[in-house]
Amino acid sequence: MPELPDVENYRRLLAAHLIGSVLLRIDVLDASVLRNTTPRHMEKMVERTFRHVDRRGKWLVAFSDGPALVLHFGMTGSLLVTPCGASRDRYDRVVLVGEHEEVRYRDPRKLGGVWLAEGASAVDDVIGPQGPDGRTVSRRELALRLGDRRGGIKPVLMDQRVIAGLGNMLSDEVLWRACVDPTRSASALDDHAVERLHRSLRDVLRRSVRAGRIPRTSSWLSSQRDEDQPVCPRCHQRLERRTIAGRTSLSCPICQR
DNA sequence: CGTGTTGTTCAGTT
DNA sequence: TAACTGAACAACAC
Repeated sequence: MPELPDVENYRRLLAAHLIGSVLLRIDVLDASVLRNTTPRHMEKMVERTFRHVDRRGKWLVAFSDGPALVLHFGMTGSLLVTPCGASRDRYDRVVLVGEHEEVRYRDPRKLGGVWLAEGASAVDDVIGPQGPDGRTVSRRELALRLGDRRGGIKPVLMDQRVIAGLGNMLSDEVLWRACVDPTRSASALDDHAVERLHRSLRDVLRRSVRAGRIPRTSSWLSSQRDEDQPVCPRCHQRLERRTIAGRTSLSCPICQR
């Protein structure tokens, strides 16, 4: 379920387990997740040492003393660390083998992928235009960027060119906490609504990053995501489920007017 | 055999 | 131009 908090967690995983150690081997178990490279080309990473791991929105970039490894997780991708030689999962697609541990890129549905980039501008080319990170964007910049857009606030929040890192669930959570209707026009929000959105964005991301994912505890909208009869954790009225921008949206018709 | 799913991209349309 | 819609990608659960 990779949105910004999950990817930030993967970044920390890589930083803790990969940085400073030499990559002994790369096992490409399914070459179809390689997007701009080949198993053979990936061999360039072997015997390289990772120096730094960067997260840009939902993208992860592992810089080494050679090429950079660029990862995206799609809807079902994940990263995990195991001891070397532990039994493999059928959805492990690429395994980075270090001296003592393996880092596995796992993705059942393969909507994510792995890229190789030589140089900073190659990294930018892979990732494409991205707005400021949702975790650090200032209220002023948020206001400016929302004011520029003509669409509805929810699709705008999910647009990575506007703010990087938010997906469907986080957007719902942020809008619910800020008491903003997802169908309202982004540019029509007044200063007070933008301020609520900004505070909500920061709170939701800070807490989610701390938890490593969006919490599903009872005070979060996401706790109701899979319920047949979802109820607002704040006012206890029935939540509304509808399709916005092609995705299932959950909101409270009472709180988010 | 339908439907739905946390992301992104593209073609076609408004 | 900007923005919207639906389909596609792949795999599985129900």
